[in-house]
Amino acid sequence: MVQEAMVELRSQGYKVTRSRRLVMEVLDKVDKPLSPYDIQRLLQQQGESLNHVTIYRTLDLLCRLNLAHHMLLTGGFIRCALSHQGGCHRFMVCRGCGSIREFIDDALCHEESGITRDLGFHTEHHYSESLGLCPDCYRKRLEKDSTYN
Amino acid sequence: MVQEAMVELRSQGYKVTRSRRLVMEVLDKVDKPLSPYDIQRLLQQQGESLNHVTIYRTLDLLCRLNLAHHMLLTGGFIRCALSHQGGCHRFMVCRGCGSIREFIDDALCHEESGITRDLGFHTEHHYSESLGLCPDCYRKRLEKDSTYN
DNA sequence: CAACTAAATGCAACAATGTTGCATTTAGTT
DNA sequence: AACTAAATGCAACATTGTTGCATTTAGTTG
Ligand SMILES: [Mn+2]
Ligand SMILES: [Mn+2]
Ligand SMILES: [Zn+2]
Ligand SMILES: [Zn+2]
Repeated sequence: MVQEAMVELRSQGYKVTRSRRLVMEVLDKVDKPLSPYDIQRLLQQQGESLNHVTIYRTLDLLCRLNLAHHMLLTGGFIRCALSHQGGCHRFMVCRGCGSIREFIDDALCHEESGITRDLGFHTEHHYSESLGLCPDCYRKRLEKDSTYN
Repeated sequence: MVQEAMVELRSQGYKVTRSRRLVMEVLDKVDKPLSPYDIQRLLQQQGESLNHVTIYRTLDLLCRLNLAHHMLLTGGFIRCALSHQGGCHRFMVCRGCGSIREFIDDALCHEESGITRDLGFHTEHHYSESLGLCPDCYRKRLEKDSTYN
């Protein structure tokens, strides 16, 4: 919810402003990675105008507070879905609908750290994106395939 | 080696050109992620001039052939170090010196796929970057720390 | 509630990065 | 040496990202 993010902002000493609420609302609603200019365009369409500089600065802040994430394979920003303890970020990215789901798995981090340690590397945290199909898109794909069989 | 990459180019029906050799040479030499314009600047410094459009097109091609990779946390391009069977890409990124080392681990992929499958997701391949310290930087860090103790 | 102030925003100007169409050049072939 | 598809360069353009500074505003204080 946007509400909780605003509480987090305030508790960290940042002001709750129109810009910050609007950006969070768009990210919440869309649930796909959005670039700063994407966000500006979407807001425009709903009659709200925000300077792109403000959007950049807002996204910077949201990411610093782990209220949003910068997706790397796809390049946009999404709403953070988990409460963050460690610094490891893992995502499933659906190549069908573009939706993204965040997850955490300590055992996996542990295994990955072990592998890199064996190669002499001292890992502090991980970033990973798994590319594939979400349940919906997988089902649709199966249906479509069976149509032609 | 650049030589092998050129052989690969030719065997795939692409021409071996000055641009392609130069871009590969820079990537080989530097071993850190370089942006297209980084590459242009480095070449400039050694008296070689390449149009930035050509560099973009060259990097596109090298990536399509898995002769280079586009790094996501850091944003630049690096030389591919492994022969690619599957589509999974994993890297260790040193936050000390910026160097990058590529690795592959089937067991890890298997585990990660299992975790996402339990969440209803059908994973096709993975991309991950482990952030930490390479052996050299880790050693240096230890030495520096002991200086002040 | 009115005054106050540090923080946030907007604006303008700029810098960097990335894309497209088309004329020219060139690698590899005949 | 001639040929040709592929690659390059160039120009023009589009998009994305950054900085300094004047103005506005959220949250606080009296
Ligand atoms: Mn998160
Ligand atoms: Mn590789
Ligand atoms: Zn989907
Ligand atoms: Zn290092």
